[in-house]
Amino acid sequence: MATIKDLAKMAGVSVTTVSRVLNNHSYVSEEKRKAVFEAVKASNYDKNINAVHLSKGKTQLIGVVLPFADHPYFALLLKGLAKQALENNYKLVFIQTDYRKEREIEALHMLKQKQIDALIICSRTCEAEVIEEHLPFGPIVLCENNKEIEASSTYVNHYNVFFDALEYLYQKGHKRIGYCIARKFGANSRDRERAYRDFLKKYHLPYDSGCIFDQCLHVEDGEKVVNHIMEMDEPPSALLVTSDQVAAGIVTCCQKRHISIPGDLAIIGFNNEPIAKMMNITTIEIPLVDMGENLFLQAVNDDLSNKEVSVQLIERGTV
Amino acid sequence: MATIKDLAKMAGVSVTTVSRVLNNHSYVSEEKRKAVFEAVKASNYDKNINAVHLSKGKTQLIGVVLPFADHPYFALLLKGLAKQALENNYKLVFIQTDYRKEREIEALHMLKQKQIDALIICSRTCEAEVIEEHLPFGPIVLCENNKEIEASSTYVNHYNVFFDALEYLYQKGHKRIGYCIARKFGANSRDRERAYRDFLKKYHLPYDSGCIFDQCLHVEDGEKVVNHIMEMDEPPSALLVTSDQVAAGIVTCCQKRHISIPGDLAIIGFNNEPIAKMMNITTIEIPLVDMGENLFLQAVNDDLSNKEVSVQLIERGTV
DNA sequence: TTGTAAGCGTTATCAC
DNA sequence: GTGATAACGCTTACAA
Repeated sequence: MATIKDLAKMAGVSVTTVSRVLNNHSYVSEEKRKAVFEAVKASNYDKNINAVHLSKGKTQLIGVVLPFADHPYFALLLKGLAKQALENNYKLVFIQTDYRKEREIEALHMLKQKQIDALIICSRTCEAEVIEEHLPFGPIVLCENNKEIEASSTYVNHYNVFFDALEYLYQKGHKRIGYCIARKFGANSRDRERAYRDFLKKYHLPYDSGCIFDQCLHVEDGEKVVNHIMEMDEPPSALLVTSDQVAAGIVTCCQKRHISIPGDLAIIGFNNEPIAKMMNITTIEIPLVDMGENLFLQAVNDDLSNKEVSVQLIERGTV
Repeated sequence: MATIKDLAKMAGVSVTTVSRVLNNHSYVSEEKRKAVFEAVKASNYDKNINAVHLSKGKTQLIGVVLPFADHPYFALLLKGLAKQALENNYKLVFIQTDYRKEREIEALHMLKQKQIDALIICSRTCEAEVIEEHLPFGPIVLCENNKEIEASSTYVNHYNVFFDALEYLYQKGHKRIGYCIARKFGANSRDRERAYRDFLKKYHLPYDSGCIFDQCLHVEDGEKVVNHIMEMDEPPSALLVTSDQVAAGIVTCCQKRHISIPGDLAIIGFNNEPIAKMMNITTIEIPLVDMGENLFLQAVNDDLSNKEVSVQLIERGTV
C-alpha cells in the first residue's frame, strides 16, 4: 500500500500538505490539492489507521462488555449502542464474557492499552475495586445503580421496580409470590433480592428460598420453573419473571399442563419483548434500546452522570 | 503512562532488552529480566497496543458485519464467532448495518485501513464487485453459497434445503405452499426463490406472488402473515417460515384465531430456535453456533475454503 | 500557503 | 546476550 510519503512524492508536495489535504486542515492551493487527490486515485491510497491511532492516542473504538448476545435484553442494548456508535463515527468492540471475570478484566486491559477509548459494561462481574483501578485509563460506564464506583451509568432502579411489582401483586390478593432471575449475583439481582425481602418483611410474609428460581434466561428455562412448581407443596400463586423469554416459556408450558393463567398462577414478565405482546403477557417495559443509546453517549462524553430510566407496567392477560 | 523507553531507563537497559523481556524473545540475563519486571511493576506500565499494531501491521481484530443482533439467527452466529475469537486471542469489531450498503462498505474500508485483520460478512448487501475489490486487503469470509466471489465461506445450501422441504410438504399432500422470508434480495433469499420456482415447475403448480411474505423477521411479523392469509381467497395450506421467531408468531396467532395447525395450516420453521421446541414447531435445524465458529476460523486461517453445513429436519407438531 | 522535522511507542535488523 | 537505530505511517509544532 502507498503511504503518505509516496503521495507526497507523486504529487510533488510535502507530506504535511498531503496530510492537510486528506484531513482538510487549513488552506492548500487548489492545484496542489488536486495533485494530491490525483495521487490518491492513482495509487488507490488509504490511510493506515493504526498510525493515526498511535499519533493521536485515540482509536474511535468503544468496548462493550456483555455476557452473551443471544438474549433480547442484551441484543436490544446492543442495538441502541450500535445506533449511536454509527451516528458518532465510532465502532464497537464486542467483548462476550459469559460472566467470566477474567474476560471482563481483559476488556479493562484494552482500555489501559489504549485499544479502546472507553468501555461500556452492560453487566458487571468483577469487583468494584478492579473497575476503579482502571478508571484513570478512560471512561467506564455501567448499566447498574452503583454509588460506590465513580463512573457514569444508565440504569433501572430495580429495587423500586421490583418492590412496586410485588405490591401490585399483593393488592391483587397474592400472598405467596416467587421470582425468576438470571443469576443470583450482580448488582441488579441483589437490588431485586433486597426489594423482595423488604416486601416480605413489610407484610409479615415468610421467606422461602424455594420460591426463587435462578438461571432463568431463555424460553426453555420456563419449563424447568413450571416443573419445579408442580412438585412444590405450597407453590407460589404469582411469579415475577425477569425476562419475557422465560415468562413466555412458563405460559406455554402451563397451557400444556392445563395450569390456568392467571387463575392458578399469575405472571409478570420484564422488558416487554415482542413475544410478550404476542402472548398477551403482563410485563414491565424497559427501554433497552434507549438505554443502550444513552450508555454510548455517556461513554464518549466522559463527564460523569448517572441516569435512572423509568419503566412502565403493561397490563395484559397474565395477572 | 510509562513507555518502554522509561522502563529502559529505570531498569538500566536498552529498549531492545525491555522489548525482549516483555515478549520473551531469546534469552536475557536473569538480573536484567528482573530489573525490567520491577520497572513494569513500579510504573504500572502497559503496552500501547496501537504502536504494536503499527509496527506489526496486524491488530488481532476481526470485523463482523451483520444487519442487527436482536434476532436469534445473528445472535447465535455471533455467539460462535465470539467463542472462537476468545480462544484464538482475537477481538471482534461489531458492525451493525441494518442492511445498508454504505455501512458494509465502511467495514470493507476498515480492512483496507488495516484496522481489522479480516472481515466476516454474515449477511451481504453490497455487490460482489465491491467485495472483490477489497479482497487484496485481507481475508473476507461470507456466509453464503457464492461461487463468483473468490472468498471463503460457510453456508447452508438453501436451494437444496428449501427444495427438500417443499417436497416434504408436497408428499404430505400440500399443493398450495407459501413461504415467509426476511428480505427478498440477498444471496440466500434468491437461492430459496429459485428452489421455490423449480419446485412449482416440477409439479406444474402455479406461481402466486401472494404466497410469498417478505419482511418476516420477528415474532410479531407472524401476526401480519396470519392476518394476510385470512384475507386470501385461496390461502396456502402450508408455509415454510425462514425463522422460528416468525413461525412462533404464526402459531400463536392461529391459536387465537382458532385456525388449526397443522389441520388448516402446516408450518415448517427454521433454525430450531429454543422457542420451536417449546411450542412444538416442526423446524429445520441450522447449526448456527458451529457456523459462527467456522466462519471465524476461516477468517484467521486465510486459505480459501468453502464449507457447506448440513441441516436437519426436526419433525414436531406443526406439519 | 508550504515544508522540515520531531514526535507517537513499538518491533526488528544489525552490529558488537 | 545486549544495544543502537531504523522502520512502521501518520500528525503537528514550528519555521519559512
